[in-house]
Amino acid sequence: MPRKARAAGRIRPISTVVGKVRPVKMGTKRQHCWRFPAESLHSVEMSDFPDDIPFFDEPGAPAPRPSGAPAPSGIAARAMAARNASAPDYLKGLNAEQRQAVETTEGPVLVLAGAGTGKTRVLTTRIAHILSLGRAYPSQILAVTFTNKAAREMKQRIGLLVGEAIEGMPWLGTFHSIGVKMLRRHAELAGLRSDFTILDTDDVIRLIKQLIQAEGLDDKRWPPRQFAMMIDTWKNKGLGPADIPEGDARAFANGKGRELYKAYQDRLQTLNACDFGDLLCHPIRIFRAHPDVLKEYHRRFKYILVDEYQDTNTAQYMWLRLLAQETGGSAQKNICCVGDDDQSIYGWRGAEVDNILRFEKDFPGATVIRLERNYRSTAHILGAASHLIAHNEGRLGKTLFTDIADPDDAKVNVHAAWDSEEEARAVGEEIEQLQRKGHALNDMAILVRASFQMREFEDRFVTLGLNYRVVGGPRFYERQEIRDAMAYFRVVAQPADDLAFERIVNVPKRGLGEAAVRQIHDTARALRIPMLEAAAKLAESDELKPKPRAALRAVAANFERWQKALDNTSHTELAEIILEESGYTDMWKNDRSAEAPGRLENLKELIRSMEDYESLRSFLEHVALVMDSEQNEELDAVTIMTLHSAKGLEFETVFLPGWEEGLFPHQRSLDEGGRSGLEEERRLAYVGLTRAKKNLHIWFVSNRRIHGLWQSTIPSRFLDELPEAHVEVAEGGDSYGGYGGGGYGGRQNPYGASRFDSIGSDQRSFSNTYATPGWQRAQQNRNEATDRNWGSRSGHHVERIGYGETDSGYGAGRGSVKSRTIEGELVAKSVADSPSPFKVGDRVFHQKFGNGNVAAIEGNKLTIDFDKAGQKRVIDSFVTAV
DNA sequence: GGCTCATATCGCGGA
DNA sequence: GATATGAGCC
Repeated sequence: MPRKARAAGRIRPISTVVGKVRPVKMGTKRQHCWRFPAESLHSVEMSDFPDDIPFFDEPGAPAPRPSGAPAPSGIAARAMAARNASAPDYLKGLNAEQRQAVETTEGPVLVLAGAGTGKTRVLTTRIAHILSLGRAYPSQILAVTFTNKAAREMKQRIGLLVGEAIEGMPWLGTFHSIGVKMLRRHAELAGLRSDFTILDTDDVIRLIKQLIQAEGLDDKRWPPRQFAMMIDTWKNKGLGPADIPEGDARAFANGKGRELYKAYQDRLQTLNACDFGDLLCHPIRIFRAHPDVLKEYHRRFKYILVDEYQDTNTAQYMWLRLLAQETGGSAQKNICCVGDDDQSIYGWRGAEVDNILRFEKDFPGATVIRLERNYRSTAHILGAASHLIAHNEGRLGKTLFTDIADPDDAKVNVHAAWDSEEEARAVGEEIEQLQRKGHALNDMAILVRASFQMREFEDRFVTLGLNYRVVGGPRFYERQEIRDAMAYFRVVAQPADDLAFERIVNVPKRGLGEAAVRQIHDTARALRIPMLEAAAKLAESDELKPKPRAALRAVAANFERWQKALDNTSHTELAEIILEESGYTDMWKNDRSAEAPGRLENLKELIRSMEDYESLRSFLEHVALVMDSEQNEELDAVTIMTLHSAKGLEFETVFLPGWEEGLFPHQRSLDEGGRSGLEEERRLAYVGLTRAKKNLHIWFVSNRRIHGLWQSTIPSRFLDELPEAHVEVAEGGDSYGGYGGGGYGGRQNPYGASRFDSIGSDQRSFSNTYATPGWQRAQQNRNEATDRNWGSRSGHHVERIGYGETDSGYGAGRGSVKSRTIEGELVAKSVADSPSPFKVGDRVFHQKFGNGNVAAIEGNKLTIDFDKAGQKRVIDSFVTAV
């Protein structure tokens, strides 16, 4: 099964394994979606705001009091009741600090919530508290999070606390989703129409590239990507083209940075589009330029809550300040920010830890509440984490503690391995052992510093037949076929979306190449009309040669028809029609490559996921805003993800591989951020440590391949910052070679023992590998079996790899210790003596070469006459019977 | 003029 | 390891 998955989803093979393909299905609840087109198409006036929708309308739910009306006595009575011994159920079980954070509803509040101290619980209970006291309607609470996942979880948990009535919390969401909602209401004030599209980074880069070329600049010398990053940085600070520092402006495009930025914004406006940064920057500008608009929001939001406040960037901060500022010296705004300065790990993305450190200055009279009682981890883990983070300066200072102390608790384990492959192997073994003891795979996670580390674990787990899920890999919506389909939908929903149009005019191939597209483009620019319109015009003129003209006419006619169908066809049906009639599905059906069926599957899944939305537009909006795709929670699988995406999660057992200088702390952070960069890395380590509830394993290796180059590495300085008392250095024992059991004491010699010395121990561990159940499973599972040629190991580990690795499949491309595919021929000696399961004449399929007939068999090496690729010699485990 | 294949170069973080 | 460019072919 995993092998099939790999074949199907070549883009990021494994993600398919655990149902990455089902992105929008979680829980049974329909995703809450606001309907933007109908109610806000032309609404500029605040009076168009829908009145507060009654919220507790279920029978038996407490009735809200009318907004603005004096508090009826019932509320006071209930509030009193809440303080009584018979406190509401939802307050029970909170500790004193948590309860204070929940009950201090008025005035500015900063909750410093350490890892595992019940932060989400406080936030959700606080909202439930406000609601049940009748202090505000759900629609009067603004609650912002950073991820959709956090928002979803909050909705769900509030729902559990107050009954099922949370559908009515329209202003609970991510910064971006709330920003988009505001912007749709006031789009005209930003020079947009309310049906604007949101461009993702890919679109942005293509657009910038066009602009750079239009300026007559060399896009080699001035990479669009880099400029996109600069714009991002500026927008994180809330800077428009006029506001950027002169130095920044001069640094790009021969000093034309500012002009280019301006041109970019202008182009977005004509495209009726905005990028991610604009979702916050436009509202900020609107609030400043139109105090009446801002005032309306002030009236509306009685309570503001912010999650992960330490991650806010300057733009988000400005946005919040504007919304939370005191109006005319009247009552203090009720803003509650929750965060942990020790978990600020997004500095490189523009986050300002300063925001949280400055809170008391920004909001005078603020109540600061510290949550330090940890409910998650053992004393050993907490001790290790606290000791590590204490090496940072400039913290607000918190010390986590726990009452739970079990003498049986395991200390934090530090392991050494020879190289990353052995690391993966050993982690795999450990996981299997835990599994045998009855631990669920769902309770285990591998948290890596950089995503390239994931691959080795994936490879290993595939071999072992262990289920795993990758979080934060390339996402469903980033796949080529999905983006193509989405581009079709976008053009139908928003005919001015030139970027989408350009993407698909010639997909599938219609004979409209570069020249034709350029002509459409030029016509569009000259007449100041969208490209789709220009295409229709060109199709009726004699400007083009007959062939492209006919093709273009067909395209234009198609889109016209689909647009007409938009109103009277269900959007899922229309989506199917579009993909069918455009020839897009046929394109993949006729594609004989191995990934084509997977892509068709994905397209089907795309349509299926659209069912959860009420309209094509709301679906498009959802897709533009999802950053995290859901996972199939039902499957028992080990989680592999980056430390960044692990924040907020917890696992019984956590593996932290790759604790080596240069990787962790990451060289880049050190180079760019100096001391503060190092501190951010340390916080990242802290985040990693505090994800673990019971077991924590840290790994470092002495050799790692980075950018195709084997490099000797030295253990991370963070290892030395762990307290002896809570740490145990795992003895190498029978396996894991590397430092020969010396643990990280081996760091005295940065190059470790001679690599030749450890070959022996390494091979010992190799033979152990055969004994693992996973290996045996892999043996049974013939297709999984990787060839295991260790023969050429010595002396190879510092050379450059990277020749002939045309196949990303098994065994290939994994460094000198593995076999390599050269010109399609597998140069490997077999270790398996078992007879080949194939016989001469068998019809077989190979991932790369397609179908063919077995011509000869020699051990486990087959000679196959492929239909297309000709005669090749391959290892039998690389082909499947047809 | 458009399409397909093969080679050279860059770069990698993340919602 | 993906992307951009160029050669060769239809």
